[in-house]
Amino acid sequence: MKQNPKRCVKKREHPIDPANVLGKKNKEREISAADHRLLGQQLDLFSISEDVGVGLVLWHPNGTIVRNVIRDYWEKEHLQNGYQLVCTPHIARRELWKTSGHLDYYEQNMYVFEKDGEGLVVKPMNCPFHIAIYKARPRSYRELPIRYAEWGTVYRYERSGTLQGLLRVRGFTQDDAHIFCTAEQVKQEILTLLDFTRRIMRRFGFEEYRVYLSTRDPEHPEKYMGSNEEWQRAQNALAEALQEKTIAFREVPGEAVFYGPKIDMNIVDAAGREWQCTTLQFDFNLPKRFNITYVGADNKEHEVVMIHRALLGAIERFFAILLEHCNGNLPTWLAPVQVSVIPVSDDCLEYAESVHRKLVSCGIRAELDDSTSTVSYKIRNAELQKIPYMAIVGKHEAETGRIAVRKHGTGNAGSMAIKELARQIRKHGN
RNA sequence: GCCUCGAUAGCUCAGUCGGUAGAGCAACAGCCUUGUAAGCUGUAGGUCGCGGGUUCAAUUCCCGCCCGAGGCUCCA
Repeated sequence: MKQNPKRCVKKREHPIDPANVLGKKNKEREISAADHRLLGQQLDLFSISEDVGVGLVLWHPNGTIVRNVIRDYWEKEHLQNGYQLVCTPHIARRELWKTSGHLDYYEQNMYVFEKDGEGLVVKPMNCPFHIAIYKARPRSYRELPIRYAEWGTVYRYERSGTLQGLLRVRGFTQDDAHIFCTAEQVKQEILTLLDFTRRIMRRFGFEEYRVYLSTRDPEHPEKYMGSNEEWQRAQNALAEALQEKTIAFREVPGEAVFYGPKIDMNIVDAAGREWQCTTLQFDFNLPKRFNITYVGADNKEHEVVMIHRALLGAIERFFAILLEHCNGNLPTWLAPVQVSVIPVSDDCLEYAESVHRKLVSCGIRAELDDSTSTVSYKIRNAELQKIPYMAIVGKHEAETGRIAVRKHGTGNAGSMAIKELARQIRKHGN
């Protein structure tokens, strides 16, 4: 996607208050009909139970469908774009986090426990695991860049007052990946990532961004690992990549992570609110701390550079943003139920069942409403559940072998063949 | 974690000037056989968030805690 000149204009119309940067915006949000917490309850997508624990999300069957559809799409894209999928444990030895430096910076926010006299940590990050996989054998420059991707579930202790629905939780899943490459490859990787991110986000209906380059706070270098030169070089690499893509961005000193500078691509939702999801983080520190290297063409060991990146960010949070963005009217490819088959009366139940079976065999997520209620009542339920399509079948349809289609929100869409509806749904992406 | 406000049925809420509670919807059971956003009747459902205090008596008043909402701070 080329940088849209209009976007630059728009950017000027919304001067950025640095105090708003890290999602600190959206302050005046109040419970509205489009609040994801309300939608989550009405559409039976997820819940948070006091018995289970605060900030821990229970994904209901409907929510799990959406989540898995997102994950399947995400995995397909990653496999097609040079990533390898990995799977890592939920806990690890305390020592690992000592090495990574996370313990020093974030111990109060980590779930730490002990077993057999050994300290263990519930993972707050996936990076040390991906590093360990990299480290499992010697690496040649020929195999770089190596890109490991994982839907990694992590746990971070967040203070109770900061929790908010799905937007801020204690257990969440990152669409995480770590790219191991040479210093020379970093810029190209960032360039590729900028395009990749925008393609994925467009699939979910997010087109507009505000981009930030988070750099070190020059007045407090002690808050960061690494030398001045390394930081300067890393920051320059990120800035150059952005400039090369002619993406307008704002530099935000003091917002960098302790191990390196980063690019945040904040999406703008339907209500014009800005959300931090995508983050591309440069890291020359962790590779050093874990002593990971590659063997170069010169047969010597070289330091490897790492890029941490999450595109959707935390799935829980992204799901909430997406839900509010579309006001619960999930696009058909994401809808937990795509078609509700509604028989007019018991006489048509048999035909309704065959319609349902056919849709399911076409790969459509269809449900059959065989309750004894009236047609109006079933339609009302399907509308309230925001199901994209309804297939109303009565005597007339049974005779002609067709279905009367009704579209959510727009009403009667006329008679069509079953296959035609299936085709229409698949066209919008399944 | 801090400040303010709140918590009554699965959901949305009413109510009790202190005498252990109601509605609508949902659920369940019948009836109805339905043609594009609520058909009819009935049944069941509550330790009034948890613990303590005051009182003859607490869902109601007081205190603590838990949870929620908004804000502050924070978010690898």
